[in-house]
Amino acid sequence: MSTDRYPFRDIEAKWQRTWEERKQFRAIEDPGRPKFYCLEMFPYPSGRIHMGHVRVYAIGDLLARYKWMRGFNVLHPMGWDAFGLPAENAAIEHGVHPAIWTYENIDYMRSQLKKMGIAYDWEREVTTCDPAYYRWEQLVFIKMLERGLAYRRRSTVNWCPSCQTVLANEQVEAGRCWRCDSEVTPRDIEGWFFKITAYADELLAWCDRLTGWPERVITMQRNWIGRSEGAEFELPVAGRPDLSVRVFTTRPDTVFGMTYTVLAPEQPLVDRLAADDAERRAVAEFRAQVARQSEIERLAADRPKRGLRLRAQVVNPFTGAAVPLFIADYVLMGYGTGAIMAVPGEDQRDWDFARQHDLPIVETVRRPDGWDGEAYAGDGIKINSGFLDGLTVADAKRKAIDWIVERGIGVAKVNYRLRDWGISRQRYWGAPIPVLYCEQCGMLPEAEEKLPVLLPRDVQLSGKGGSPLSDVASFVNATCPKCGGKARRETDTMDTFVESSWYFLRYCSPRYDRGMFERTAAEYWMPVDQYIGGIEHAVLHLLYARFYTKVLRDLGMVKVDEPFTALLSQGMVIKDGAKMSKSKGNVVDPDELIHTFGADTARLFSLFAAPPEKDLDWNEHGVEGASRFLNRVWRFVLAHLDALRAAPRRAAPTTDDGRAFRRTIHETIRRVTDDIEHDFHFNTAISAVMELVNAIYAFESAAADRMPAGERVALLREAVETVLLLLGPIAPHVTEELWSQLGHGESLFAQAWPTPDPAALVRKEVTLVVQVDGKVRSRLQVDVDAPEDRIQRLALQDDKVQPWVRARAVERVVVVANRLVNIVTRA
RNA sequence: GGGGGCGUGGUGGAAAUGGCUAUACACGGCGGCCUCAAAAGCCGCUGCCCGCAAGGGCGUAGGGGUUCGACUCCCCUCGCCCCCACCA
Repeated sequence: MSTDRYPFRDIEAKWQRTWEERKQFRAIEDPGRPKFYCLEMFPYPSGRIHMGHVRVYAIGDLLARYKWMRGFNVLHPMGWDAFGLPAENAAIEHGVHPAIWTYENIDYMRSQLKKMGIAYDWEREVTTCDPAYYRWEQLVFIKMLERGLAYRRRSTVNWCPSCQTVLANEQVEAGRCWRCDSEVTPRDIEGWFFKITAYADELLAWCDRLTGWPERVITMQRNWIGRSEGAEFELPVAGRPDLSVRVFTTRPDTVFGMTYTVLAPEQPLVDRLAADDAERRAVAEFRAQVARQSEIERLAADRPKRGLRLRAQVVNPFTGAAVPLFIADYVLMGYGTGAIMAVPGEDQRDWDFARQHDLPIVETVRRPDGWDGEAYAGDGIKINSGFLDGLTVADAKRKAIDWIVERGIGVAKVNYRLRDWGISRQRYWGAPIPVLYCEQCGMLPEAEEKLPVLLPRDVQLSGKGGSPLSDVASFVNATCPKCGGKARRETDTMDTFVESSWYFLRYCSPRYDRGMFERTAAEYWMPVDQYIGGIEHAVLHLLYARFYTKVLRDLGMVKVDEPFTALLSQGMVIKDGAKMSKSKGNVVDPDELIHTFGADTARLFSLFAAPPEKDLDWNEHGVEGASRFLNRVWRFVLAHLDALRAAPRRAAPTTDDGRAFRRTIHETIRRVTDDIEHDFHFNTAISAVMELVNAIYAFESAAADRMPAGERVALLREAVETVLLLLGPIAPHVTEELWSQLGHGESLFAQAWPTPDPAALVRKEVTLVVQVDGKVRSRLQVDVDAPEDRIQRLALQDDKVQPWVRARAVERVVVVANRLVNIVTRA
């Protein structure tokens, strides 16, 4: 451990105080200046910040400060995603009210972020559990209800037995709860949904236009929406003119290969198809059996498929043949029509089931030569398919759909994997859903002038059985806004992902009290120019926020189609090969880190150790290296402070060494700027600054007797100030302090970002690599843009090249301007 | 099963568009200076093999290809990671 560190604690406290007093990072709308909205995903106030937060906020702050220096009017706000289950669980465990727990956590975490020196406009802080915040989403809920975009229905939902609440599809990961990892069970329940499927097409289409997003996030959203094209049509039930089974298929071309049909066990039609009491009993038992298997079991694709054959049969409309009808656990009620035509020849699942139940298999696509697989899902020529024979799969699909449509038995159909967003939560700490149930008038929204529907303070939290709000009589008992009679309030609360679907809009005018946000402010700041957050939200928050923004647009509230122009998905923070977590005991505490090394070092290391999109391997030695580097900068400036202060700010070197050094300075500016602008590779930007600092040390010790003292010190000043400017957004406190010590009255962050001086970058000579047959044999100093024939001659005459070409015939010479010469020989 | 990505020293990672001696920068290691000693700092060396050296050969998971030239492009194999998943 070093004993000789620069006084980072004093410096950091001083500049944090100064910036706050100056209100330096306040954002004010100014239509005369280009804006830049820089946003990091806001945190859940869990108690303390962790290293993942340090990383994401260091990235965001770098970009925000950089854009300030580039002359943008920057909005860089922070807030709290303050509703959610941990607050409620803490209340159950420790008897603290969720509000108290949450606000205490916010206070502590705010102080932590302030100690990091992140340049937020704290006057725009937003807290989502504040009624002044959630009242507006209650208003939008009512508007969505009016338009059918919010609706209530009974359905089978994902139930987390540990969290005692419903989860949206997006919140279930491989059959487990995204938050607590408990196994999710199906449950039949009434609840509220947002009709995100109405936007499936648009959400998908816009994926192509989100060019500032990482490809992998776009791919994940596309897959999640899961569009598939096909046909939906009726299969008459044999001998039952009143009944038919409607099926969806993406392969209408394979209909001649349908050898049986399957319904999901829960399909309502099954009840009407059962022939007698005995069959009804068998169905009931089968359903019970399926219901008993957990979600995890159901997801194991390789387990045997269970089925029950009904006595009814359906008729293949293409062939007129009757085929058997099953209910089976491999068909899902939630997708398509909950019924399929089974084509074992071309679908592996159907093939497996057919083999297990001894059903015939018909091939309708000619197999490629050498094919020895089971079901064949590839392209080919149709066979055994009546009027489709000889066509390609694609042509046969079209023709089969035409046939279906002409006969009026079905339609071409697009299905999505995306399901409506279930937003009901049977928990306390969330925004109340502003709906009432009147004994006379039925379900209806709360009157707009009565909003917000306040979350009551006094509530008993046990963590067991039903919505806690249903026990609060003063909340539940209300009067009907229509008839004034007795009414009961909805006791479910909204999914907390609803709050995070619009907080970026609230930041535009956080204290506005006549609406969700002030229109002019939102029009100025939106969309978010750069959004930064973890990949774990690729299909959760990021999809919901896109949907919600489109809803607000269609309600006439915003003009933008998409909320986030560019997205940076940062990787996780890893230590000893595993994600940092309390259970693994590999957590690094940011408080401790900042206390020992300072915020600047913490920030520098998290930006230097890996490019932002990759996982970052935490390494104590690496942190010390970052600290060492800042000390090295500090020491140099202080050691030469008087001379530097007295020197001119810009150097005009007259010596070769001086010009070379100045070129290094300006090449560093170019490299750092490119790294930030081009692909956010801050790690290489930092390494370029490190190289410049190394060059400064080398120059200082070597240049003394090679040039006039005035030239030397002017160059050093230009170099040092360039380092401070380039390093400012990364390590703001120490650079601001040194900047001020150099005699500047104005903040470093009020300076313009440096631009390379073209004159300094000019080279008279370049070094060419000389290769013989692709192997480097020599180097050549030549004038820039020397004529090719001269380069060829010099290369061939070179002493080191000669032995390699003497015994061989030169076949050709490749000259790449200002790069290399390659002499190609023949034996 | 479907989709996406990755594989470079002892370690984290460089090399945008194929070419400015592959491994910058940092960590770790080794050596030196400073010191009574240490810490801190400063200066060197640090892919592998052969060689006293000059120098040469090999080297970006493995194999093949395209090219004057491949970490980079194409094909195959192996390994790892992420997302989705009986979605018909």
